[in-house]
Amino acid sequence: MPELPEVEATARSLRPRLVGQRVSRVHGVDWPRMLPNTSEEELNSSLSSRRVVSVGRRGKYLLVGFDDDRWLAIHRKMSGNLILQPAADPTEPHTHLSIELDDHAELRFVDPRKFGRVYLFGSSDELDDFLAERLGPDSLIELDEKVLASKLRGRKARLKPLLLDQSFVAGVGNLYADEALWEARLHPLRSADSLSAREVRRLAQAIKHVLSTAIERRGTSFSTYRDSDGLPGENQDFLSVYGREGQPCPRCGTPISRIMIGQRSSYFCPKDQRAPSTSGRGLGLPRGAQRSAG
DNA sequence: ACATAGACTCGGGCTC
DNA sequence: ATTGCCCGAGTCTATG
Repeated sequence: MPELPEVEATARSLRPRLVGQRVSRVHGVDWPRMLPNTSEEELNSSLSSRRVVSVGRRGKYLLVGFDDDRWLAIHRKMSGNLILQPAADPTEPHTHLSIELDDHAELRFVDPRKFGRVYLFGSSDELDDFLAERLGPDSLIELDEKVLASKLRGRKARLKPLLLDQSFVAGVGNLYADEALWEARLHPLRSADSLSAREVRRLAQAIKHVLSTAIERRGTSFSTYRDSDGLPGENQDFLSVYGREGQPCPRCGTPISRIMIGQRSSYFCPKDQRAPSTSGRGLGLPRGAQRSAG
């Protein structure tokens, strides 16, 4: 269930082993719905004998570039893993696509829940159009205090669902949203345009810090996530709030709370992340009528 | 007063 | 049950 750090960790582990390799064949598609804009036949005919020239990432998409400017964009959604192993090794269950390389390694897309998707594009322009209509600024490389402030301005939505909206900022998911809001000491239900300049700066810095630290630990592995070498990450040992309901806040010792926001669990420290006023919005009260709580 | 558009929330669905 | 995300329906708000 990768978010940005898990995709970035996978890209980094794949890059030195994929770049320079030629595709010998594409096979093993057993679930055509995972290829919304292509087919096994088209992948095989267009990628065979093409050389990989880049392995990158944008938001939660892994991007593989080939020497004729064709591109693959792979989204793992909830349960997808990309594993690189010898083509002679047995394929594990739930493998839905295999890309064989001329060094006899094979890149395999393994996805028990079949939510993951693989897209093929004929040029970087097509790829850029696809990404541009889905993704906001990349939360690791394009997000800073100014960008975040302009994105938040005029938005009434609650912070947590906004951070999960990939067209708002790309790459943050449920786990890292909670970790970043905790680090910035902001309640997930705060309305976006209620943040002070100082709070916006804290949030921008917290997002980048949480993501880059997790990348150094090769991502967070709960049950299924593995990098392309089959190794789990280590960040699960360093989480502050996610999945830690009732356990002490690392900063103040207060038990961590869990609430549901938009059908997703949200974990936070009820003392450090102060709840917004409940009278602030949508109840017809005049501005300034909110309880001033310090 | 009323219509409309856009922002926003919620629930279901995908799949095992 | 879950680290994702799409879609449709309904609500709310600002605007003319």
